[in-house]
Amino acid sequence: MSLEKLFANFDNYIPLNEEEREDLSKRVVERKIKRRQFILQEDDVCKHYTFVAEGCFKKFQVDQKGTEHNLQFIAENDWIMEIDSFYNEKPSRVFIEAIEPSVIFQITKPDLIELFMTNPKFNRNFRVIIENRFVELENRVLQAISSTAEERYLTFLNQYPKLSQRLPNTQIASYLGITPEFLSKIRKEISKK
Amino acid sequence: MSLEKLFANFDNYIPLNEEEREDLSKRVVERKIKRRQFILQEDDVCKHYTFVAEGCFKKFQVDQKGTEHNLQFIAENDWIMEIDSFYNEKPSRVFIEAIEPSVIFQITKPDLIELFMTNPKFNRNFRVIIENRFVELENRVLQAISSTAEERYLTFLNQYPKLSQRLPNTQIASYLGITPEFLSKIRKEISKK
DNA sequence: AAATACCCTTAAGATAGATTAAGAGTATTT
DNA sequence: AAATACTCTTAATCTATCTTAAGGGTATTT
Repeated sequence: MSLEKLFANFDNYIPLNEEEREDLSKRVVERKIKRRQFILQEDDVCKHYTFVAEGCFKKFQVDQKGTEHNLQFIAENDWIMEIDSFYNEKPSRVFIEAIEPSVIFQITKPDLIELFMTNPKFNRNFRVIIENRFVELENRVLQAISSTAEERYLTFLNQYPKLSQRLPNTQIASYLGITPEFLSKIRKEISKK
Repeated sequence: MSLEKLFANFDNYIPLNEEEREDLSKRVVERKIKRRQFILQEDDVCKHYTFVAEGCFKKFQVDQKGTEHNLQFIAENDWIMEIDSFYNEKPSRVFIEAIEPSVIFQITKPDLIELFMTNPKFNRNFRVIIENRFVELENRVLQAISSTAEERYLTFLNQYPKLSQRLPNTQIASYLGITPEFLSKIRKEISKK
């Protein structure tokens, strides 16, 4: 069952005991999400911390010209949050949309705070979740300021081998900050070698 | 006195009462840092969370060619950490170096954990510190994948008006991910308008 | 099964940004 | 005060990446 995936995810950090699993399961809501369905839209306040049990989402921002820019892909066994909006109740600047049919577990802010209060282990676990994403983001900034598009693409393939097979190249190009045409050219170059 | 700046920094989050200030002051160490002095070098483990009371630092990574890439500037009233290295005791991939003579306060991991344990307010405050940096990082990734160098430069000027006057353009160029020559060209374009 | 939307590739021409080199102007060090 | 090391700028040339346009291939929807 999907809840098991949520529990198992914490085994990567500090595993939960039976009681803690109970606490958590009482506070999360399972949802099935269709392809192309949004779980967060621009200007809405992000009300949930979300765990992806199955499927895949993209988090993106839309510029003045209407072009989408993918900030992140989130597949099964990973967490999505729009931190600024969630904690500070600001309108979100991003959209979060399902790329595949998905199953998620969501927890609201009051419930999360409750967990933090009653048990420091949750505090610690959720801190580690943020830290991991933090490290990922710093790596991305470094790549952005120091590498060519080809290097960034190879890093992406290396870092997300499964994801890169599930995603259309248009989406990957948006994530890398290049046009699909240029990604196509890069792929051709690589295949020559 | 400099310690006051540290206390005042928490007023931006959840202010500390007298007792908490005591707790904190017993666990931080004040250091004076000279220009060009490093407080973290590549391959060392980051042992401290650092608050900058005066001065300015740069956090950068060096690539295979020996080129420096600035990930972040940290000036007075801000926090520096190399999260992955600090929490997971991994060797750091970055250097942190003073650009100006500086005064800092440092806290070790055991002391920080102690604070987290004894008082949830610290937990909360340090989580917010990370969140703020997190938002900054996401904005930078977005800019990197969606904006031209000129747009990124204008955003930088706008976001860090004081910093941009204290830093040499070579350092700003490294932060933006462009060459100093190209930054010079951009500045010329802007001044024409 | 046809229609529609989406996706991938190619190529020509345009623009953003890098590289190299050189010179003048400021700080810093001796 | 001279010497040295940075910093900023300019310009020419080169390379990375974008834009536009077009065609063929796959999914999805009707």
